[in-house]
Amino acid sequence: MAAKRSGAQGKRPQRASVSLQSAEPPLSLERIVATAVDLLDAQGVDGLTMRRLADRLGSGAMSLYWHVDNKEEVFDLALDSVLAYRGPQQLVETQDWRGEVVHMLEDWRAIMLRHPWSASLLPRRALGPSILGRLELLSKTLSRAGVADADLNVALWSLWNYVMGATITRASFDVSDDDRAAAQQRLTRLSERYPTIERSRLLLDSDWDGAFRKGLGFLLDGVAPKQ
Amino acid sequence: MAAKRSGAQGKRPQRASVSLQSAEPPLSLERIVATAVDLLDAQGVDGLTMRRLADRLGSGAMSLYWHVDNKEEVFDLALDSVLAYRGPQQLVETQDWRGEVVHMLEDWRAIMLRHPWSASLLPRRALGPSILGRLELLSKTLSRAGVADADLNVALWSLWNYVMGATITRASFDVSDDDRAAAQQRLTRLSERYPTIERSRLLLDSDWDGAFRKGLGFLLDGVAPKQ
DNA sequence: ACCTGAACACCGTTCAAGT
DNA sequence: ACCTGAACACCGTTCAAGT
Repeated sequence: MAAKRSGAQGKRPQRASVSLQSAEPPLSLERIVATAVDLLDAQGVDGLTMRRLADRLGSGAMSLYWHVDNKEEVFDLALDSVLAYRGPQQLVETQDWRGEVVHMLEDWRAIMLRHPWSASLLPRRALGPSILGRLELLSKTLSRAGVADADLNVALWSLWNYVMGATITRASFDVSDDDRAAAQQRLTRLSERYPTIERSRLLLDSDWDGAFRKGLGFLLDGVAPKQ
Repeated sequence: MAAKRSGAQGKRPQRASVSLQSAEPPLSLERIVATAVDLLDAQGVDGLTMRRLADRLGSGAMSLYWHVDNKEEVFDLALDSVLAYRGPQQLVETQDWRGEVVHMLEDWRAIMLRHPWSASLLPRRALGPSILGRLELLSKTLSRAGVADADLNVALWSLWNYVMGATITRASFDVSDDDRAAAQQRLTRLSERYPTIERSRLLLDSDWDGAFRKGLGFLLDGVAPKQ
């Protein structure tokens, strides 16, 4: 009936038998968050359920609520844990601000694509420390590159918008690869109505990485301080 | 207990009494979709429930399933109905391709902001006729402006990404206006960690429309055919 | 301090049945 | 052809209770 779980144990974790090697470590915020990320990676946003999460942790469903206020908080914490920036925290003194910015944004995008649920979650929720850290670093880099204070927010939001849009789109298209082919088929059938995008095979053109870099380049041309 | 419904009738629509003026028109796809849009506008994505939708339509919950396969289809139809393009379908012959593109994209964005649930829904679902029509028109305009076929997809996806990112972000920030102020407050308290974005008051800078237009300008500079 | 089960008020959807 | 209620297998969360 339910989707079969190919994994280890059955429905009821065998906690009654004490001394076997199944002794689960005690619940903790860290374990909860880490397991939530695993579950999200495996099952997507809709797959994360308080009951399922508790199951994976070998605990009762309600035990979670001692560590966490509600499901929203689980999402916030999982998101922030995934977005943590593992690059150099202070800036290396470099002349190549463009290279740095591209690197930061590609890293950000790559991480979100590795956890395809994360991108679409990010805009709806409060900005956690991880993402604020990334924005701060980006902002500092642009500022040092000579972008005027008055232009900083426009630059930052433009880049943010572009990265988020690209990543959300890419992540969803990834999920529905067949759908995409089917859509292009349907499109071909309707080629009198949509001749231009049919001809360019818009829905099948899959050099996402190249397109991302190129569009980002355009944006950086505009953002660059005019000397 | 439940959120109070300030509207007209109570829980059970009075369909037993026949000849009163409450005679609901029969169910139809159009009525279902239109009511779904209303409900989404009023309550957001999570507010759309098959049961609530049926309630608004004065029908039993299961009646919907004769007209519609499942809830997903309701989302698809509501989205496509909202995104319908009401501008001139064939191109006016004009020299000002930039103006046309800006107009199309601002119209697209404005419509999504008028239905704040729509933007975040769009990337996940199959592209319906409305959005394909918009892409076709945009593509045709760029093509006529002289963008080479080989560059068309990159241009289209760059613009798409930017518009989607900007609109999704804007729509979510709109919802949580207080949260945003709270976030900026929290940020001020942490100003040693995030000095740059604190100083620029990134989270409070609300000239969204101006920022959108400016970033779009950057992108169009890059997309423009080099003569 | 930490964990639990029963219970409540919801969901989407199947199915067999009504007109 | 169109609509319905009962029922199933789920949800998130409250609460009173256990250790």
